[in-house]
Amino acid sequence: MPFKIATWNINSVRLRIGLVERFLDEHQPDVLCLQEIKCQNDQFPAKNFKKLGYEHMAVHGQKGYHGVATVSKRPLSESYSKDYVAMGDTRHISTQLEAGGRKLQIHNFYVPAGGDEADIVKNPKFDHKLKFLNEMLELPHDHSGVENILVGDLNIAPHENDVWSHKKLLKVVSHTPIETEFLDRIRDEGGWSDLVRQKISTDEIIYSWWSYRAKDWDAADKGRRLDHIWGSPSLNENLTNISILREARGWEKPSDHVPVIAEFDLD
DNA sequence: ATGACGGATCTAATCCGA
Repeated sequence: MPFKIATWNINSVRLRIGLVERFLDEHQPDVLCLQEIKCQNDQFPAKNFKKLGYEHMAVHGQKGYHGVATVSKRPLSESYSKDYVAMGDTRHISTQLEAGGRKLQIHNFYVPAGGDEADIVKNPKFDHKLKFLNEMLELPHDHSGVENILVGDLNIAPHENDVWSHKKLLKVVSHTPIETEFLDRIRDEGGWSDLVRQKISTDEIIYSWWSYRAKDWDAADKGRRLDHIWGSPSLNENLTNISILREARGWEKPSDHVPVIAEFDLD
């Protein structure tokens, strides 16, 4: 049976609920993982999702900033959040569901951006980011018939072809060697497969984020691949398609991130 | 090197994003 999951940093779910509805209507993922919902749990537009058949949701939000939510057509169970770096902010939610007789644990992450300077002494935000990544090394491995999917805005573009200029971004937070090597470690030591790069070769340049500050984001095309979908290696053979919805960056009042979508054929 | 834009918030000016 087909199973489709999408991740999207929406940059305010209340402001962009219309875009979310359009996306769900046109693409019909089974599960949508949102980051930067920028609202408290009771402000989350649950009715809009229910109306479109997304009756199951796990929301972990706070006032004004951050916040993650996972919405689903299928029942969600065992929802929990881990308070990374004990900051009391809302950057992770984990849910479990069944599809095609498989149990899937879905980790939805919003990794800290890390501020301007790649220096843990001068810049506490960078220190926070590295501590957050350090705790991500402890993510659960496969156990007792549960397969894992990790999605979200990881705020790191790990590969040379995940940024518009490898050279120019080597000192820019999101693409510094300390970050990209850290992300590689989390992926490799955690036994994760980068599902997006399973389908799209590292020879190909791909982005999921373009700054609001460019005059013409499309023409300048100075993007970065900050949004990721990882999975247990056992899911590799079931992965049928990956898409990055570049066109969504051109929608009216867009998020600066676009949806990244993985499709599976689960037995 | 800087600043460009755009969000939320005790709606004005400030903090934040990456």
